[in-house]
Amino acid sequence: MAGQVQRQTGVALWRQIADRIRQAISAGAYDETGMVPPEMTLAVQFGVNRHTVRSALAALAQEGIVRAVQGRGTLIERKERLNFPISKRTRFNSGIGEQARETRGLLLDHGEEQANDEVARWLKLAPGTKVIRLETVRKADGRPVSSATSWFPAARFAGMPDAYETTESITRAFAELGLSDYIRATTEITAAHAEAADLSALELTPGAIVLITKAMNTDLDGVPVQYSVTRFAADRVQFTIEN
Amino acid sequence: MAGQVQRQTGVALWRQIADRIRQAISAGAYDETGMVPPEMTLAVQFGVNRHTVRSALAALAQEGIVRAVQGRGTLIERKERLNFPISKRTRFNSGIGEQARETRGLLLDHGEEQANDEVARWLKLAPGTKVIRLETVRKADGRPVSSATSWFPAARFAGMPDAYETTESITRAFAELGLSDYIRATTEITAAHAEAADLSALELTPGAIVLITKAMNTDLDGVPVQYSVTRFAADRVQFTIEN
DNA sequence: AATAATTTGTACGTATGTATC
DNA sequence: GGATACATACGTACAAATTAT
Repeated sequence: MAGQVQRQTGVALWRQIADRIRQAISAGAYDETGMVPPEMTLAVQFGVNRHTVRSALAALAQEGIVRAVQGRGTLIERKERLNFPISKRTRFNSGIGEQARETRGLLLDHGEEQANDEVARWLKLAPGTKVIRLETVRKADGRPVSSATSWFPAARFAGMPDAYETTESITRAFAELGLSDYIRATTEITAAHAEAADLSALELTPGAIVLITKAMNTDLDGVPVQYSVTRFAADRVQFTIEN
Repeated sequence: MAGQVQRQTGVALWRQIADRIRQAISAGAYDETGMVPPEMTLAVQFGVNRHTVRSALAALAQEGIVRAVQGRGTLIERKERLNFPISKRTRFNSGIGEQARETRGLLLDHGEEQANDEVARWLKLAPGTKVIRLETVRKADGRPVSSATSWFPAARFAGMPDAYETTESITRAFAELGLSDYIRATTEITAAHAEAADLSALELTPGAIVLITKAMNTDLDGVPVQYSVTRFAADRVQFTIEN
């Protein structure tokens, strides 16, 4: 874990250090012992006071990533980074597969509305066409992984909200509505700092990073059936593209 | 640009606001006027004092993204987000294509070394096999877009450093060394906060986000020819996967 | 079993940065 | 610009829990 922390930059040292330790845990740097190095060791390593390291570890403890035990050390509680394959057959549930014991898809909100320019362009509809909007959060083993807003052509998928709520899966909801198969046509990936809405939806701490995908699915004839903007907790996932 | 800023989180308000304005510029939110809204408007929007907005704009001016003119307002100087397609035929230069007037690839450092476990696994070599390492920075219109560390099997591509330095392109360097075509086999994408090395290499400010790809290219027979870890300035690029 | 060493937890004081008014 | 309040970071000291000798 090379590289020093930066002073007087608007980002507190304890937060920079927390981010670095979280990353190191995720990368398996402390797998041998299952614990973080002692506070004094980290303090020397980062060139800061022990209290600054303590602030960083307190933040990680708050996230449930580590647990400090007096006299023993700071144990690593959770260390996950789900791999999310992106391909023609991209599906959330089968993609996560055996990486989590349990996956859930929760419907937070839904509605029927008129497609704005962005949605219309992706779904290849005329602006103003009626679309169904779904707000969902997907969890793996109880931890939120992503929150998504999806749009579907209303004429074809009016029953989407009900179908999703009962099946907790886009794939199965499509099947219920008569679409047995679909294809991931395009995926756009960007990254940004978490916004207020992300913090609660994904149980993040401020300053965290979200990976944002904008994706379009089509049926087997190439007709768009879904456009989604999905926000992932960046320290819990990685994407893999296999060609 | 919805969502309030977060207080007492280890990230200064002025930095959060700078990040949000940078993002908004990148997304084209102020394209109509070519300027950022007045400081008081932004102050009300974010729910902070005008001085705090001024700190944020000063940081953006330092980056060369905006320029404040007394009596007129704060003009937008630069606004780019390069699209980077990822496919079987992923190549940096043709991928950027007409999005930039000029692209360059600079060789910072190189060497011959023994493959560590990670490199060996991706290149499907025995650990310890000799490999060529290249440290490069790629620029579009003078702005650094990505910094990469690449490894090549030394037995096959010993001339890589020289070939890259003269051609400034992996594709053309491969061609010089007798490999006329290659395929992007796998790409892994994650995101993290910029480290000290990123700040200088990519001309970033602390707290910025980097998108990290780990990618493997093969020849037409499926034999690995290159493994690269590339770090992109997240607010200057987006990835697109077309299936 | 007793003691020392290690490691986290708590407390107080000081200086500087951040943000408001 | 100046005054005020709070957050951040450092320094030091000692207490409490666990592990090593």
